[in-house]
Amino acid sequence: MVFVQTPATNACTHGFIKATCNDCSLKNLCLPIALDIKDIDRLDKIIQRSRAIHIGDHLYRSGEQFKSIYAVRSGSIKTYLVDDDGVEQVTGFFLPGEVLGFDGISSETHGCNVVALETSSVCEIPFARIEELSLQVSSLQHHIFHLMSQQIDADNKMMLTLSKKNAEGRIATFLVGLSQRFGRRNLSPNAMRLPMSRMDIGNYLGLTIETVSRTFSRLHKENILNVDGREVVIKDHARLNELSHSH
Amino acid sequence: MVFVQTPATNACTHGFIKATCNDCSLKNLCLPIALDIKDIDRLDKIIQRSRAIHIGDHLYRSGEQFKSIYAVRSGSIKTYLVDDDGVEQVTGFFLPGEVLGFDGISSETHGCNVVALETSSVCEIPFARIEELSLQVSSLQHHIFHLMSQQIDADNKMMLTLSKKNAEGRIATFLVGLSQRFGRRNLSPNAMRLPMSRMDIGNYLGLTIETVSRTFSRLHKENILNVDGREVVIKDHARLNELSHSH
DNA sequence: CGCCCCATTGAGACGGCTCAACTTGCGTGG
DNA sequence: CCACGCAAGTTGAGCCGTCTCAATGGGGCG
Repeated sequence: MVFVQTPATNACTHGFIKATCNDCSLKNLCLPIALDIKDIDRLDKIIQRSRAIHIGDHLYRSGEQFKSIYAVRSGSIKTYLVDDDGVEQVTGFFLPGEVLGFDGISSETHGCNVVALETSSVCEIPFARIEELSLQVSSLQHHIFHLMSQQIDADNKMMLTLSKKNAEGRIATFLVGLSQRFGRRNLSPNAMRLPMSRMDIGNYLGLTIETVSRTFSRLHKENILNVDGREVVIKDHARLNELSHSH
Repeated sequence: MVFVQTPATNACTHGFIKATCNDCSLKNLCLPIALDIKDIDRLDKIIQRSRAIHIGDHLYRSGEQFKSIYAVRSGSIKTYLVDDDGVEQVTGFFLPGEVLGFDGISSETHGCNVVALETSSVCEIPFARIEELSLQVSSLQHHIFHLMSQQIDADNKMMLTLSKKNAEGRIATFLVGLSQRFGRRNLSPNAMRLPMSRMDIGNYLGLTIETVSRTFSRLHKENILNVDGREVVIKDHARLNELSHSH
């Protein structure tokens, strides 16, 4: 998509190129308020633009050594963990501009699996280098804290969704959240193509695919959504918001 | 309980006093591998030993400005968040030696509420000071990352529990986890007094108090537990572990 | 002592799961 | 180019686990 750091035209440096960095999926990582041009340069130097990954490719798996965090540049990514007895739990979906991989710092090995839902590209950021640089650039340190805290907040909200909401509330909450994230990327918050299967949605929300399917159908019938496979159009944001609080 | 930093006999300094620091509830925060005596001293200086708090007292509430993180020294603490429509979700329980408050760094205001389940004491650690010191002490920075990552891992596991397990599996998982945390403090992992009500347990696990109660009764009947109000004795760890994977 | 909160236990209702059949879209190979 | 197989999604019927509602028991505190 937006290539931020080919050696020749290193983005995140100056003028119109900085504007490119602004549009870059990394903006949430490399654009913290106080990171000045020089520091952005230093950050750029430690970021590895990794190869594109294809649907089903794993960025890393549970048990592998923790080395890097990743920023999604294009495509979409799913994280999931596997219980001792093989039960899988999808723990998150990551879209362009979002940063993942903060699990596993504690145990030095990753606690979850990360797989591409479609052809995607990511920036790999070796965590040891981030830590070094964070010692010198306080705003970067703060931003990493910020991102991890965001993850914790999101996880807590997810706990509420799983613990307190019925199927309709979960699906509505899920769609409202996706819509907001699409909006943040300056895409339409109304019409979106879901990058994940019904299976993934159900797994994530603690529902069977049948219930997911039935709920989509009902919301369609009630003229809140248009659903055609993975294409979703939100026709009534207000009612969807209401439903996201049900039960 | 263990007072680590009265000005006169400042713990975490040397010799047998360092052993006190080792037993101190803060050990998980102030005992990272590489934090040498001098640095522990510097950490000690920014820690505020706050007053004791009593059952029902709030450490902070959702919406208040984010200022500090807290280490539990004695007692027990509950965190919960409140939805727009007033639905409460207990998001965690914190026991001596555990650190809380990593929510809300992102928004600068706390996202959840923190309340004492019994008379407790905590160490308050102003986050701005932690950030400053982390810039100078890399092992401290790493440890904060570590703690936050641990929280993320725990939250993800909780998502699996809420999403995939039935009542028995949730209760069993909950008890196994508590048992391990009691064990870590060198308390018996078999006999414990639950610091929280059935209401809190149910809310945390996405169950009604009736279901919690019934499940405890069943586990008692099956000779896996002895339950008498908040007193729980685990009689069959193996079977409890099995059950923690049910559904 | 008596009140109130918490916990326990029972009976019935209901939401989501299970099982099963059918549809649709897509890639593969004849 | 069509036939076929396979994966993903949709829809229906019946079942089961948990919730709801209600009554009762017990322990702590004023």
